[in-house]
Amino acid sequence: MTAHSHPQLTKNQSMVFGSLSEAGGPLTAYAILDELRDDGFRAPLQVYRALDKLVEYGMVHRLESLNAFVACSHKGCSGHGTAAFAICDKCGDVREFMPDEVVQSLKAWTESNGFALSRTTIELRGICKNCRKVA
Amino acid sequence: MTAHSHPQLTKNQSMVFGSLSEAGGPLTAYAILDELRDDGFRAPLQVYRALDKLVEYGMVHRLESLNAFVACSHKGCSGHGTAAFAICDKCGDVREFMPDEVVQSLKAWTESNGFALSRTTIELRGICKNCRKVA
DNA sequence: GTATTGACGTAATAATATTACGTCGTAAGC
DNA sequence: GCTTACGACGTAATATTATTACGTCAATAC
Repeated sequence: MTAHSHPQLTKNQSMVFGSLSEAGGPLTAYAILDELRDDGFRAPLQVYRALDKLVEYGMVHRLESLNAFVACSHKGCSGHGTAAFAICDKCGDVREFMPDEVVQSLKAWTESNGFALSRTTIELRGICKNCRKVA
Repeated sequence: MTAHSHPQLTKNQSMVFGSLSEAGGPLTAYAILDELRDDGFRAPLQVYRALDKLVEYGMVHRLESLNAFVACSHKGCSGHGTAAFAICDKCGDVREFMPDEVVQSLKAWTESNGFALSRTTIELRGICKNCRKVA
């Protein structure tokens, strides 16, 4: 497996990823569970296990400030670097972006402070352009 | 109240803030509750209500990736801008810093995308300098 | 063949957070 | 003074999110 291919997903992983992709936005683990009950899912752990793997593969991101998960918005969905999220508190829309400058700055901080970085969370909360117009 | 003074805290707010300050690191709401049982706290809501206010006042930060809270590490504890946190997964130490450059970059993104920013979460997970030495 | 590994199923439970409802004290308006 | 509004509080119940524990099964390594 190269940095830009996916591992073969298991049935459960595929279903969870499918659910998130179709949703086109963030879902909580329990929302996914509800979606997949008809497909035989019975317990939270089935969802959490699949999500763990999908996050590990970079295909799904966890939104810490929502306790929710979202399919990565990039085509290949795999192996790209740190992402940031702008989350609209009105419509719930989540926009993923890749703020290279930001990532570089944070990396500089970690290096000059001897911090071995493993994971970065960047989440912006506010009101999206569209909702501002409507208001 | 000016941008750099605190509001008068209520008894509960003082106790919660005291608990967090004394801890010198992040505590969950329930850990705070346990700390304060001897002082008459009985229910989670007492803690959550105090935390809400303390966060609003800028005296306490919520660490989304830990579901925990930490006293602001700045003296005045009030009214400063966005903070970032480097969280050591080994010793649990949390270091707060103010990455102006990062904040500026993110602000630029929000402005060019019409996003009305209200709250920013920046959390780095990894291993701190000290723990790397020990290992 | 048998030991190891990784995904899975199920149940139980832990940990985190909120809703609902009533009380009390204080300060504002009359 | 009275009373109305408000904000903090107390308590109970419940909702939501996440994990631990334990056993099964299939694929692969030895």
